[in-house]
Amino acid sequence: MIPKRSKYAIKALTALAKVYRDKQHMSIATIAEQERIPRKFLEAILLQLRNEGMVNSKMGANGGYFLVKHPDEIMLSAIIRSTGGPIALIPCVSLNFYEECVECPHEDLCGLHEVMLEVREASIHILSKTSLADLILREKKLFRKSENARK
Amino acid sequence: MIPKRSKYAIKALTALAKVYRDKQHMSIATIAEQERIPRKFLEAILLQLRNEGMVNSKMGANGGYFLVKHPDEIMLSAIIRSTGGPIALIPCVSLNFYEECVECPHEDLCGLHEVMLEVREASIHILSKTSLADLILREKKLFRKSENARK
DNA sequence: ATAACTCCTATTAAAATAGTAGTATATTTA
DNA sequence: TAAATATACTACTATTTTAATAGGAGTTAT
Repeated sequence: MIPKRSKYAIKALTALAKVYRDKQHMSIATIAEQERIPRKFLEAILLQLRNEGMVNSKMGANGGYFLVKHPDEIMLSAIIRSTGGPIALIPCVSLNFYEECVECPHEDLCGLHEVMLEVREASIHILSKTSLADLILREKKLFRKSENARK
Repeated sequence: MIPKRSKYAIKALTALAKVYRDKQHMSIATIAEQERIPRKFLEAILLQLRNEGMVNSKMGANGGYFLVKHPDEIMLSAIIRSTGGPIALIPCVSLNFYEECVECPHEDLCGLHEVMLEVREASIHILSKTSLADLILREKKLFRKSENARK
């Protein structure tokens, strides 16, 4: 599982993506309320994302956060990584949280290692082809679908 | 990430699978030493797997654990589940650790939910088609490959 | 009988996670 | 320039989970 901070980050950045035009910004408080994320926690998350260069901010009254890149270019895998969420199921196949298996004499000869690599690749494949823009598009489609179903 | 207990369980059951013929058994101490798993920890894990019906045991001197089913029929997904390892990346798409999103008004309209479902399906697809027998086969292939590479 | 096992309950240490508090600093606007 | 509204930053805390250990009771082969 990825930590809540990763999920909150995705939600918050999606909110920013929805107002992305000419670097339009939104305050922490607004995002927190809209996405129902604890305000102070979100503050910490956005600060981190800013230091990673994923977003930028404007201080002072009428300030807030905004995306640096186009929503098309921000992939879920990048957000998860920036917020410390591991995608792999075990450390010996993780790109960002790699740890050697103490009990495994030869990683390259381990069948489990090989399978877990495949799982990681499958997950990363999906997460790194899905952008914030895709998420928004998906939501629109889901909404239309549910509208049609009600008729 | 799945907990270490899940990885240990897979390793231990693979060891049992390797001696699976006519319900051949192995003691905790032997498995622990061979797979380099802390003995007392492994004891707890195997006990749980036994209570889940995944293995059986024989008490007393010359006793030990043995598989109840053929290694072909024991899938990695089942082992991970039995040992409490979540496969999904977020709780709202987890089969065994499902939790509603507090911040999500309608799960069915959530784009992230949809993507994470796809990731879960991709992971489960691999993990539930891979058996202990497959793991052993993979290891044999990897070994042969490395032997050939050395020539 | 005794050595070699599993069974079972309880406990503990460490780490990770989620979230909070409070103050300093920057910016707009009236 | 003062007030209001934001972010920046540091530090802290509570809770939960994980990994692992301790120790004795019960079981069986020899």
